[in-house]
Amino acid sequence: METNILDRVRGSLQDFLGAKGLRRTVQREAIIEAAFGTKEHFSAEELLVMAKRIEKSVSRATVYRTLPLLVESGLLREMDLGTDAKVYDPNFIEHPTHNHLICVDCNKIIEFEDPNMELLENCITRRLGFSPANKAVKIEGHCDELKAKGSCDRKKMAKHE
Amino acid sequence: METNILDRVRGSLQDFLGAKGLRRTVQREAIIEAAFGTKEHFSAEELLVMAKRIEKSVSRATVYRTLPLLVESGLLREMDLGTDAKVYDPNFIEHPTHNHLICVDCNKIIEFEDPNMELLENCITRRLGFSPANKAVKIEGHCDELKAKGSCDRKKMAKHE
DNA sequence: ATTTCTGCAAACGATTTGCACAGGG
DNA sequence: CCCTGTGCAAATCGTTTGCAGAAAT
Repeated sequence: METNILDRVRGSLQDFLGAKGLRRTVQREAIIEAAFGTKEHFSAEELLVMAKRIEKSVSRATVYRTLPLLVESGLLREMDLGTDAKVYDPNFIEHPTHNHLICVDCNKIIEFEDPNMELLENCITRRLGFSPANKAVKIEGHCDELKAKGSCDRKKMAKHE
Repeated sequence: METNILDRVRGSLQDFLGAKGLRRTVQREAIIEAAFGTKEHFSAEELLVMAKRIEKSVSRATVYRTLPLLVESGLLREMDLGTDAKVYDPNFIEHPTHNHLICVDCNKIIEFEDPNMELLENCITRRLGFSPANKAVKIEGHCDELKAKGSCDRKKMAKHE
């Protein structure tokens, strides 16, 4: 049983806002509540919808203005998965080194962590004369189960397509 | 001394166009000539400029219509480096497994290959029940030389900023 | 009281698309 | 000749921004 994530986020954010001299507003609270109330990746538009459910007054502009703050503060990670819109991942607080495997067949995203990967990345980076900062591994693959059976669990659960 | 890349590309493309029942046009030729006449990454807009130098009649629309063909055919790789516009990398023909290290300080992009990385990616992917297709590693780091000396070779050579 | 935040709607920039004509097979 | 490819300009879509009023400190 671990500490409530939302609480931890709220704490970090308070520090962040404080350090930057930024103000606490109902809109920012709602956006944060929405962003870390899910484990799913989301787009700015999706976040807007989720935040609006918590606080009707949240506007698209505020979402777009708040997202960079959360990214800059390290709470949220911006990713580009090749889709039209940018995607945000709220799971980096809990799993700071996780990576992504994307199924080409069902578009599902599987998150994974691997200490060897982490180690190897650091080695390579240092060997090249750099100090590692952000690392992103994106692997695309075909689902073996789907290939074998013609369907897979993830496919069945898929929302779209 | 290896085979001329442009020739190889022209060959692959001929196959590709043929297989798809697509036609050979001066505009497509020029775009391909431009795309593989450089080792630098480029945006659609930059490719347009380069292609126009070869064949004035090339238009923006045709560039945008041709790029997906090249990506689909596996000749060109589309990457998202966090910039506004998508970036294309012509070096995957020669180095199919290369990855990218981006200097946070000078924005320079260093390409690197590593067999261990390749191996590890495949292991992880299989362990998760997938067959690896595309793999992209993007590492951001700080330049050690810059930190130590206040400047670095790449910084000096940088075009912008 | 002062300064930051906000929503709105207009602006923006990259990419896509409908159309009528050009040109490859 | 037929059908695909093209340039042009308008349309689209995600994201950003100027502004006047609202809210936080």
